[in-house]
This record gives sequence, structure tokens and C-alpha cells, in this order.
Amino acid sequence: MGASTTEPQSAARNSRPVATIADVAAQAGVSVATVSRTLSANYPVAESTKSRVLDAVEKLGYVANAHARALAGATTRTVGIVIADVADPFFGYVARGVERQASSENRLCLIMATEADRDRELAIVDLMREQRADAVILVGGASDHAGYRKKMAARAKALAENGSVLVLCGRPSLGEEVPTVSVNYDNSGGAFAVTDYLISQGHRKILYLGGPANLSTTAARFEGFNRALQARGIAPDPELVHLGEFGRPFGYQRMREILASKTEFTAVFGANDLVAVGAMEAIAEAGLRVPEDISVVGYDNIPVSREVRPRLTTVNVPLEDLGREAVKAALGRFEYGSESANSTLGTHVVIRDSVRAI
Amino acid sequence: MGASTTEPQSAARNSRPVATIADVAAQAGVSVATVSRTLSANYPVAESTKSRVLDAVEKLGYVANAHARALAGATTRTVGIVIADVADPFFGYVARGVERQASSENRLCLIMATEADRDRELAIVDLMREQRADAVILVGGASDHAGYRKKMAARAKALAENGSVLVLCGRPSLGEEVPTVSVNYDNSGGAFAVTDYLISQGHRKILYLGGPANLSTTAARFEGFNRALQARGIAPDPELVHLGEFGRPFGYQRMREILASKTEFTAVFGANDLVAVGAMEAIAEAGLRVPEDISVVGYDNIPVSREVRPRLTTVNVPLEDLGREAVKAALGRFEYGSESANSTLGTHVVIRDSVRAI
DNA sequence: CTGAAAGCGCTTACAG
DNA sequence: CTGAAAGCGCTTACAG
Repeated sequence: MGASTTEPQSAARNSRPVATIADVAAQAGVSVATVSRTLSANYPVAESTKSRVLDAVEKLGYVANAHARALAGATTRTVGIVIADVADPFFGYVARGVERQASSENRLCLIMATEADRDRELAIVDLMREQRADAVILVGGASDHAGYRKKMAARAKALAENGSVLVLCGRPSLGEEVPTVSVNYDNSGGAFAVTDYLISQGHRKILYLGGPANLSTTAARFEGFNRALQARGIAPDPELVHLGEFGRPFGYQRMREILASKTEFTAVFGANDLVAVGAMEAIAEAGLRVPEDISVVGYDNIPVSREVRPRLTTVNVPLEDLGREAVKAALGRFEYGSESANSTLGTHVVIRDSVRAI
Repeated sequence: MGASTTEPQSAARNSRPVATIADVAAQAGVSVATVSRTLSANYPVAESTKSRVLDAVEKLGYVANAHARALAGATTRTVGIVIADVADPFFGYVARGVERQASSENRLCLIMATEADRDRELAIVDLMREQRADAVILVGGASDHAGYRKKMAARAKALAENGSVLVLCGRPSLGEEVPTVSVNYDNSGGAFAVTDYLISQGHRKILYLGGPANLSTTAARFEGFNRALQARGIAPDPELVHLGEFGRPFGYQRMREILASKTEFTAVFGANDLVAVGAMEAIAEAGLRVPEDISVVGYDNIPVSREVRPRLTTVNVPLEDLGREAVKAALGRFEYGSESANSTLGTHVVIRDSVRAI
């Protein structure tokens, strides 16, 4: 006890019980080169030698030091994923896809949450660069801040020069000349489709609710929304646009205010499912019914959209596939700018019970 | 194009544009030792020197190679978290706590999903051992398989000898002599409390639904359930026990079968919220009402329990805190077996609308 | 098929 | 306050 508290941490960390490749070599009576080769299985080794090495490994409980291995030139077998929040279903499902694909390619995942903070995002990319991740995957909407874009572009270049790659998953390109790989989903198309569906059901006064201004996701969805309005000859009404945040609390609160304000509308387009569900709650509290009095649609098709009553009509985003494709694209052979390096997955409307024809 | 496809991958990975500490030193006109010192900020360096180094770093876009740093003896500043599924809210919230605490202690998270597979779990721990993670946190229920326990205990020892630590978060100890840190929640106590609540509302025939046999979480919850029955003098009825899985589909399917079988009961204890919600859906489909005809409780208090109608009465588990505490305990100074190395967070019943007195 | 040795990019005593 | 040098634990040409 006394001893352990007086020892400096570094000494504790470096205590020598850890078996190294040299220990294994000694135990097996071979050179370290031979141990390395039998473990890497990338070079012929005699069967008898191999089994002696493996026995030694087993006996010593040896696992290679990934850092030494990485330093010596091997790949790190690591992919980084940066998301806004681990507990948010949108990111959770994308992360699941990344994790599953990475692990099927025998890689470990590094994960960090930005908490939707631009500077944190930049700092996290640097941390992953330090770790020499084979790829760094940026998930979800991006800030449209110019200084931020420039800084991220610089990191993309550094990563590329390093033999790694920055993957943009569900966010816009950083520019033609910036070496990145993109895996997107048809964000604006989904918004167009669900808005058009609302219009086809007779809705003309549609509230657009939620999503941070200055976020690429908001821009794309709002663009699709407006495009649908325009295609049907409906004039956009600024009074009906309420950007803000992506959470359920925002949807609930803002909807309460709007309901109190007596703004006229027959349907609400929630910028994501969480916002839509929050809005539904406010609507119910106000003594109104969905869809009889007000129709509501969401976006993302996360599980909650199936759980709520009435079940929410929404736009499906292939979240898990997005994650899988991101690592496939990042790790596959490709040329920057080539087709295979940039793909866009489809979205589609999932019709459930929250919209009524009027 | 042609060139890049003929180059071997390793050459691409090791292309030299990456600035090293030597490049920075040259650029700044100082020794590598000085660069290291100013970057680590753990040693006096003249202001003027420092700024020259920092300029060089900026100019070259230098970030230290984490592997070289780790190899040279510094800590890896990395914590590993192993969960069953990233997209499962239970694990998502614990992971959020881990991620937040780790990042506030300036550490990166390694994350991998076991898909509830024992052997995968063991393999993942080895991968994290290779990475020399400062701590490896095992989240959620553990298998009660004896061979598995032995293997995991061996890894705990190896980790400890390495200056790292295995953290058991929401799962039982591996034995007195096995060096681990535990952060638990009062699993059995929560089950006792919510069962007792059901009984206090007049329920006597309570169905226990879901959760894999052979999983520590199931064992703890079922034990609390039985203890509550016993405390009130209610004989346990094997007919009313339906173990199985943790997902919503299981809750739905099995409840359908049970409803069709005409088993008699007035309440159901869902082994977790997902199971409870699935059961509620089957009940509704059968034309029965919750709580008028059947009362239902869940466990975990994940968001869906608030989303469903009626809102689900459940047991709160401090998921995010569990994650935070796990990294605090792992990274704090402690002696194995000491109090601070082993804590248990409280659980409590959250009463909502899914239980009726009879 | 096997070994000796260089080198990966850092950190940290050891000397000034 | 600064530098030269050893060493961390691997992998990989280079020689047999």
C-alpha cells in the first residue's frame, strides 16, 4: 500500500510484468523476428517453430503492443468516428453501422462526441490524427462557418497525406480540391417527398419546426421543403418557419408557444423525429388531436417514431447503412473524387398514422 | 492514378509528408527534446523558445504520433468501453457517461460492441489490451459461464499488471482475488421495489417477462422480484416466469403467446423497458387496456418509457452516472479492494401511468 | 525457414 | 533552460 502510493505513476505504468515479444522469443527459444512473423502470419514459418511460439504466447498471456506495432509501420487498424452525442439514436445507429463494419474488417473504433461544438469537433479530429486512425468519419450535419470549413479542410489534407482519410457522412463536401470521401443520404429529397405527401393530402399551411440554423442538415431539409412548396405553387410563409434545435424539448416548447399564438396551420414538418414527437405532446396537451386537428411528420425514422401514438409518418434514413458504407468507402481502394468514393443513399417516406387528408 | 494503384499499401501509409517532432525541431531550430518539453508542458522552457516551437507546430500542422508517445512511456490517454450494442439506449447512455467523463479527463474512447457474444467480448478485451488502454470498462450483464469467468479473470490480472484496470460496470465481481474495480447499480433492489409496488396495488399474479437466462442482470432482477414476492408471502409460480431476451420483439411475441394461452395474471414485470413496451403493444392488439385490464412495469427508465402511452412505470437506473463513475473509479488513485474502488449507485421506482390498483 | 539489426517517433534521465 | 542519447516494442528489408 505504502509502496504503491509513493511510486510515481509512470513507474506503475511501466512495471515490467507485461510480456514483450522478446519474452516470448526467449520462452520459445527463437528470435523476435520469428515471433513477429508467426504472429503476423505473413511469412512462412515452420510448423514446429510456430507451435512453440504459440505455446509461449499462451503461457505468457502475451498480446502485442499495438503502439509498437503501429510505430514500426503496420497500420493501426483503427477507425475514428465523431458524432454529436452517443446517446442520440440518430448517431447511435450510424455508430452501430460503423462499429459493425469496422469490426468485420478487424478494426477497433475510436469514438468521441462533439456535443455539437465546432471547436470540439476540430480538436477531436486532431486527437484521432494523433492516434493515426486509418480513417476519421464525421457524422451528421456540419456547421457552415467559413473559418471552420477552412480548418477542417486543412485536416482533411493532413490526413490524406498521412495515408488516412476524412470521411464526410451525411454532410456536404468541403470543396472540390479537398481530399475526402463522402457517404451521404438524400436529405433534401426526403424532405421534398414528405412535404409533397403533406400537400397531396390537402395541406397548404405547413409549419417548419426545428433544427439549428447554420447546420447543413437544416439547410438541406429546409431546401427540400421549400422546393416541394414551390413545385405545387404554394408561396413560402416566413411566419411558418421556426428553426431552433433538434431535441424533443425544443419541439414541445416551441409548439406550445405557437399554439398559444394562434398561428394558422394544418400540418407540421418536424425537422427530425424528436422535434415532431415533442410537438405532438404539446398538441395533445393543448387538447388537440393528431391527425384529426393537426397532421405531423418527422424525419429520420428512429424507433420513437413507431412507439408514439399515433405512429409518426416520417422519412426513413438508412442510418446503419450509412455507417457501414462510410467505413467501406474509407477502407476500400479508391481514388479521391472517383465515383466509388462518393455515394448517396436513398431516403423514402414511411407513411403511418399522423397525417390526415383535409 | 496508375502510380497510386501500383504502390503497395504500406508505402502509401508511410508516405513521408507527415511532420515529425524532428521536423518541428529543425523548423524551430531547437532539439527534439525541447519540442517534446514544450508540447508536454511538463518542464520549464523559455518563453521565446516556446513560441518558436509553437509557430513551427502550427506551420507544419504537426500533431504528435500517439503511438510513439505511448511507446516512449507516456500513458495512452485512452479508455476502452465494451458494450453489447451501440444503438441500444441502455448502453448508449452509459457510453455517453463514459465518453463525457473520459473527454473531461482528456482521454479518447475506444468502443466495441460484443453483440452479446461471450467470445467476442473476450476478444475485444484483448484488442484493448493491445491498445494499452488505461482502463477497460465492461458494461452490463455478464455471462455466468464458468470458463468465461476464468478467462476474464486472467485478463483482469494481465491488465492490472500492466498498470491498467478492468472495470465491471453493472455486473458482478469476478472473485475476491481478481483485481478489478466495480461500479454497480442496485439491480436487485430496484426489482424488489417495483415488485413490491405492484403488490401494494393489489397484484398477486405477476408475470415475469424477458431477459436471457444465464445473464447476471437477469439473475439480479429476478432475485429482487422473488424476494418481494416472498416478503409478502406470495408463492412464486413457475408458470408465470418467462425468461428469454431483452428486446422489444421478444416482449411483443411472447406476450401474444401468453395472452393466447389464457394464463392468469394481472400484471407484468418487464425485465427491461423494451420488453415492457413490446408487451404493451401485444396487450393493446389483443383489445386489452393498460392499466385497466393489465398493469405493466419496466426497468431502466430509458426515454421510450416516457414516450409510450400509457407512460410506463419503471425503475430508474442512473445510466449516464454509471458511465462517469466507471471512468472516475478507473482513473482515480485507489487500492484494489478498497471502498472507493467499488461503489453501487441507487435505483428507484418511477411511478407513471401503467399500473392500476385492483 | 531463421536471425541480426536498423528504424519507426517519441520521452526522459543524464549532463551541462 | 537546453541538448545528446538511450530506450520503448515492434516490423521488415537484408543476409544467410
